[in-house]
Amino acid sequence: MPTIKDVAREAGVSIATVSYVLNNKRSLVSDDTRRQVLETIERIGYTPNSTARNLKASRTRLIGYAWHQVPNGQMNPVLDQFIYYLAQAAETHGYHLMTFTHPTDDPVPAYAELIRTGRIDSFVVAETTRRDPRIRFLLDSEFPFAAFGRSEANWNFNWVDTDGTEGMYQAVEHLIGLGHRRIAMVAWPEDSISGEYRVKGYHMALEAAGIETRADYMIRIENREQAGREAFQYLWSLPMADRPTAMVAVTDLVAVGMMNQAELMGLRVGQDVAIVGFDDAPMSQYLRPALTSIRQPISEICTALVNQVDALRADASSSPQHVLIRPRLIVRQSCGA
Amino acid sequence: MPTIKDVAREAGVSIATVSYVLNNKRSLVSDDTRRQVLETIERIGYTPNSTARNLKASRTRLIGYAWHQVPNGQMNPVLDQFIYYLAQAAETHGYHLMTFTHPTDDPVPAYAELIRTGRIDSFVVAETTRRDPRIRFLLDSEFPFAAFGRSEANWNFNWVDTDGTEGMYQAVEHLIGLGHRRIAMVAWPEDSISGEYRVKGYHMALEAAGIETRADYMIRIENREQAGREAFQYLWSLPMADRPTAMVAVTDLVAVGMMNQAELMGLRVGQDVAIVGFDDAPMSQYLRPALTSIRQPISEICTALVNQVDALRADASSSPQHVLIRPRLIVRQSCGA
DNA sequence: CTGTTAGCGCTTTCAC
DNA sequence: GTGAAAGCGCTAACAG
Repeated sequence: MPTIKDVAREAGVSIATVSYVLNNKRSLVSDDTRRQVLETIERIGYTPNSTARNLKASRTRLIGYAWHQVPNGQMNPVLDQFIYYLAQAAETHGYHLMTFTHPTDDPVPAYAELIRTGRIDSFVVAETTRRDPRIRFLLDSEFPFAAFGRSEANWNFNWVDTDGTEGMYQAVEHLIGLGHRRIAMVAWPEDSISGEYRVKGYHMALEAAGIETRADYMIRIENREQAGREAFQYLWSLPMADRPTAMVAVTDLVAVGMMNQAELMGLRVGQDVAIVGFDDAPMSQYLRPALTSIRQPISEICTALVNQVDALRADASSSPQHVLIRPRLIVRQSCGA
Repeated sequence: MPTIKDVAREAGVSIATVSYVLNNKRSLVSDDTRRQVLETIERIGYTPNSTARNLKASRTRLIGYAWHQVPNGQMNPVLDQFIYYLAQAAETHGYHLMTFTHPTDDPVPAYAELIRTGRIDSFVVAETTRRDPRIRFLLDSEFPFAAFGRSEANWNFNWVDTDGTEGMYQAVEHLIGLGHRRIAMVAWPEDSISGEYRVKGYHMALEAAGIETRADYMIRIENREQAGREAFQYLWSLPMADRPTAMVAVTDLVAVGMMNQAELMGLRVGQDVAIVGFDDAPMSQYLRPALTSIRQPISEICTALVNQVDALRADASSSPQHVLIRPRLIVRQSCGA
């Protein structure tokens, strides 16, 4: 690989001059010299070495993103797309994405190591939790990062999130528009942040329509297909007059479990009961019936996240931004019309 | 962040000495000094800056992996897992994964850029094609890389691949064991490398059982759910006596289309007709009926790939290795028993 | 054994 | 306008 020295020698100028034209210090170089250097660069196929630049600038133009394995049998369709769009968004800002892994139960050391070795400029963290130890650590370290998802309300950091409340509101509103009045929700345990925003949307939509919420219509389960089956079974076991005619699930995986159970019980989803999922997994469109779901605007989220970490570089003290992005209801056959 | 100078000053030694203990040049440092330095390092929380090390060593310890978007409506469950395991395998060898993107139709510039800027040490390429332009380019550039998948037989490069022939052989053998004799295959167009290895396994299993292959049992389609539906419809339209009792699909997505069509036509998959997929997408286990499929050993593949690129660093002229890894048939209800 | 020193490839004062 | 030179943080001859 040619270096700046080669260019300087070939062009008959100093390396400083080459550097000036490289960095577009127009006022420092005469047009003649400039053309000369540019021509040489072109001719010998020179590109500045990024490691050297990075060393000089004490930055790496690398954004770190950690992955941990999805628990067996579960899945996270959103994150699969997320990483692609994040890489793409990073590139439009001159960054690259560096992925790394860590044990599920002890993420912090991996982050700490990357910071100490100066391997990356900033982090993006996803799947945030309450009192998220990664966020706590990064805040304490005063290291630049942005989160896909919220955490403690009084922790002051950059985040971008899907408006789960709005998404679930849309879903329930749609079901109400279809004539449903007895609408149940199968949610996650209350310790999930994003889960609770979805629950809130469910409540708000019912309230807006003047429908009373019922405690027995709120089922709390883990994010597993089997749990979805059990939830459906329970809901369908209610006395005929109380039985929900529609159900919203906190996730497509749970919705699939519910659909499977309905089918097992001889019911026709979309006719005998309406079911709506959340996340719009790639497979959901191919289910029988195709699953109505809420699609998160992943691409926009990633763009916003990269904007945030990039802004942090420019001004580390810039006050944290919070961006909420509207998801979109994708109507398919599982909720009838 | 503390630097090597800080350590040297604190410990009262030269930076060379610190460097020696850092790099475990045991014979060069007395045990006393060594302990002294180690203690200081620990105390002030020093970790060598990786950019500086990289500049010195002209390497980055970064493995590049490119992603392009999956065409609308399709999916690639294997690659979703692939990237996770690749990141993990890279880390066990002291590397990190850097992901980048490029236009589907013109991948080479992105690779070229990364090479010229010295951003990464090696590449891993996936979804290889015949006369793959990326592989051709990397070969011409003599840049270290390893491929997940094969390409032209006479191109000499490191690759690791799932033994698709073996996988499909297992599937068909299993169906034959179940008593099926009329077994059709829904495959990709012949220009797909991995598709053809799967086709080969299909033929071999039939031959081993003394079953004649029939041209009308080999359907060639694109990797879309809708195409799977049409393939099924065609196969089921054969005269009763010729109608296949079992079908293997080149992919879970295609198998899903076939299952959906069967269901639409009032058939019970697993009883009226057996269907087997390939890739074991996360969702396949939750289909009704659950889809029998062939699971690729992604974790092993990634380990092998990182071994290969790592070996290339140690000895750039080492002769390319070819590793074929056995997949595993996951039997579920879609093929009956 | 330990320290001095010369770079790795680049950016950026500071002189001229 | 241009160039000499210092230095980012580290490694590895080379001297001592």
